[in-house]
Amino acid sequence: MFSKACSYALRACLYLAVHASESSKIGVKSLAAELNVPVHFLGKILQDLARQGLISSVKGPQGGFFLSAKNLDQPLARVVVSVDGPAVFTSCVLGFDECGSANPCSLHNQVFAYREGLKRQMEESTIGEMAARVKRKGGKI
Amino acid sequence: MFSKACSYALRACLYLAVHASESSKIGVKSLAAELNVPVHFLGKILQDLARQGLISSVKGPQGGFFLSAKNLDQPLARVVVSVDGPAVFTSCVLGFDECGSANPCSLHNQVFAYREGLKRQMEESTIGEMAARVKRKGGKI
DNA sequence: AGAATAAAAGACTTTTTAATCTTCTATTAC
DNA sequence: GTAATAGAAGATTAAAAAGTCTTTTATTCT
Repeated sequence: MFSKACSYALRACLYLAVHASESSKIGVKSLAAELNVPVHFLGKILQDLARQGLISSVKGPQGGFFLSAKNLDQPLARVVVSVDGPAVFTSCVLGFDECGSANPCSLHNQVFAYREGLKRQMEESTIGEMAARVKRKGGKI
Repeated sequence: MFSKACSYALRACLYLAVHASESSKIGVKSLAAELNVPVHFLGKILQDLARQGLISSVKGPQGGFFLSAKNLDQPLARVVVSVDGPAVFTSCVLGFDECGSANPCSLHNQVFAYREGLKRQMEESTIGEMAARVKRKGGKI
């Protein structure tokens, strides 16, 4: 479905949204330990996300990662697209470059609705909203 | 979504279902040319499918690949699972090994319905049915 | 039987993704 | 201003997926 990098990115964002704040940042090392993912690989992913403006970071002592109000307001889809590229939600199941309702592949109509539903779902829920839901109802991060 | 091998497998099955028969088999070489995919890679995939009993093959002159009545009656999902493994339709978006309604990840409920819909769709349509639809309504293979 | 055909099988190479390791730079605290 | 901290950046390695190449085996036709 998504690449490992993308899953790690989503988990990191959700974890930061739930557990970090500007006044209580989290470093890669402890974040990687919490999520149980490779430290340096996570580091690279976080740096990409920071460059995209999807998460915030501060260097030096007491530094680390956290999500600003603006970060929290970004849709999950932006994280996914930022890591796996814009094709994740739209690429053809049979691998055709051009596949849409105009010139569909033979499985397009069978698959389209579900893909589109997933896409919209992730475009319409923000990191902050999901984090709030996790706080209320739980769910593994 | 699916691996390239899996897309090639689906396309090969559909193409054979539409254009081949026991009395008019198609060889890897021409099949690869028709689908515009690498010959030897396709060959390996077809051999796997044949071993799984999802397609039929005959060696020697006038030999090649085709789908028996039994082959045509297999669901698309079997091809997908045979190539990409049983986890394709069920693996957790966040990468957790154990993720289900009992012990869900934080995105499980957002994603489950769509994944499940896609899975059922592919479990309920057979190669033969899809091929018949292509013959009636068209669609790229 | 022998030659030609075409799939089966397996070794091998390339590319992509995942993961690691090292060095550099910015920030804070003293 | 110096030392410690922690992210940024880049080079490097490992594993998996994709693709290639060669040899073997089964089948058919003459």
